[in-house]
Amino acid sequence: MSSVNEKQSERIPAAERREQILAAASLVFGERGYFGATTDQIARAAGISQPYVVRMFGTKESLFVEVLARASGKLLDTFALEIAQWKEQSGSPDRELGRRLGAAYVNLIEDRGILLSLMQAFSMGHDAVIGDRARTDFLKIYRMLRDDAGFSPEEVRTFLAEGMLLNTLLGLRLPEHYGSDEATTELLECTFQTKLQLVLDVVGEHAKESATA
Amino acid sequence: MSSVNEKQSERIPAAERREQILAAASLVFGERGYFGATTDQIARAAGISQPYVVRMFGTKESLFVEVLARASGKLLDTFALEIAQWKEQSGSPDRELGRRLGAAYVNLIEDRGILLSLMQAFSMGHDAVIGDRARTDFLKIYRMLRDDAGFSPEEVRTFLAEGMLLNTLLGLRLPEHYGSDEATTELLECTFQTKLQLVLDVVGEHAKESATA
DNA sequence: CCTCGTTGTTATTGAATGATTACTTACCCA
DNA sequence: TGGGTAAGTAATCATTCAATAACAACGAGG
Repeated sequence: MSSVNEKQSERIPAAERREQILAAASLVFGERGYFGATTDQIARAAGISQPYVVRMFGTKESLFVEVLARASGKLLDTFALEIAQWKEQSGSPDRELGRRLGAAYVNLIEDRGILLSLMQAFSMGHDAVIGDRARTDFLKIYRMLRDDAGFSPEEVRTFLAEGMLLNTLLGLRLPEHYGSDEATTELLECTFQTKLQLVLDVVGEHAKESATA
Repeated sequence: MSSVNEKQSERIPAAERREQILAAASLVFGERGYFGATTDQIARAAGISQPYVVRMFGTKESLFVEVLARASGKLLDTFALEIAQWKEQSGSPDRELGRRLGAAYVNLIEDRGILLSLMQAFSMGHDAVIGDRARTDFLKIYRMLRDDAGFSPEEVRTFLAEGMLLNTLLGLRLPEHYGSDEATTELLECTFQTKLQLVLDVVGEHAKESATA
């Protein structure tokens, strides 16, 4: 059932349990959105009871806020690392960094939930508290690409645009339908290119897990 | 309160009322998503009672399906018209059609709700019935751009990517924060370019309406 | 003028869900 | 070894929400 914690009924220090819940919540929030996800679904995915989820985070809203912070944190860390690596061996041309960051972005789908819960947050601008966090985090990404990676505003825009298309295809669960249709196949190959196999593998694992649920 | 129907208590033919509800539902679903929107909020926005909404569409789900069909239909119609116009005065270069379609896309935010409810649908791939419709409609757009507009797969990908970035910025409600921050301003100007004023005007109207709600 | 279909409402219900309370069970260490 | 604290659950509550039922008013046409 759970993709995070198969063995339950084990007593675990709060800090560790916290991370388990955040990981599970990322998946469930990413899958069904803030309103669509229930604290009970998250609890089951983490292998614990629903009241414990609520007591550890206070409210569903603050749990989502922490999920968002964790997801954008991981994304920013990933980019920062890639930029730092590129800078210290600064022989490569500018265009190379863009491809590196793009590849790093696609790699993030291995930790499923990160990209999808980010995308869910980006559609919650109407919400007073979540919307503020989402805008702030999105702008952090923008500034890192412009100031640290040295992209021009147009380059940042193009990069972000490709990322948002990627998120959309994931949100549509299009990779799960690879091969079922000529247009689907073409679009997926064109968008993911060399990373397509990784995406399909992750989808395949997910399908296996869902089957045992 | 409502932006669709100020005068209520008027008896209206079912077909017309239906369209009012769809327009109101587009706004509310676009604003809060499928799970976050309630049939009561939609009913209020349309100036009628909640049970009438349910009775006219059967279920909330089938209402959303119709909202999605209406939104993607309007988008496809808009593109088809633009392509037809471009073809009959086929003197312009290929690149010009891309800019025309992009402008047409941005113009759609005047009918607020269309782009946002589409985007909400695109994040519901997990849902058996809505996910199927969303994928089908997304692929219809892909095929129209490739087959009717004559784009290469890469051109379609780039075009769709810019559209998804646009949707994301709308979902974040970033235009409502134009000027509040250097990065926000730069990103919005870079993304919307000559269409920025239109976007800000629409946002301004929306703010006025919300204030009287 | 009466009646029947259309347009709509108020009242209500049953299920889902976030949150709270009160209770258990294991582990640590003095 | 025993008590206190950390980890966790079962039971339950209050609310929200989609859906249903029952009813009301309007109007066209015989």
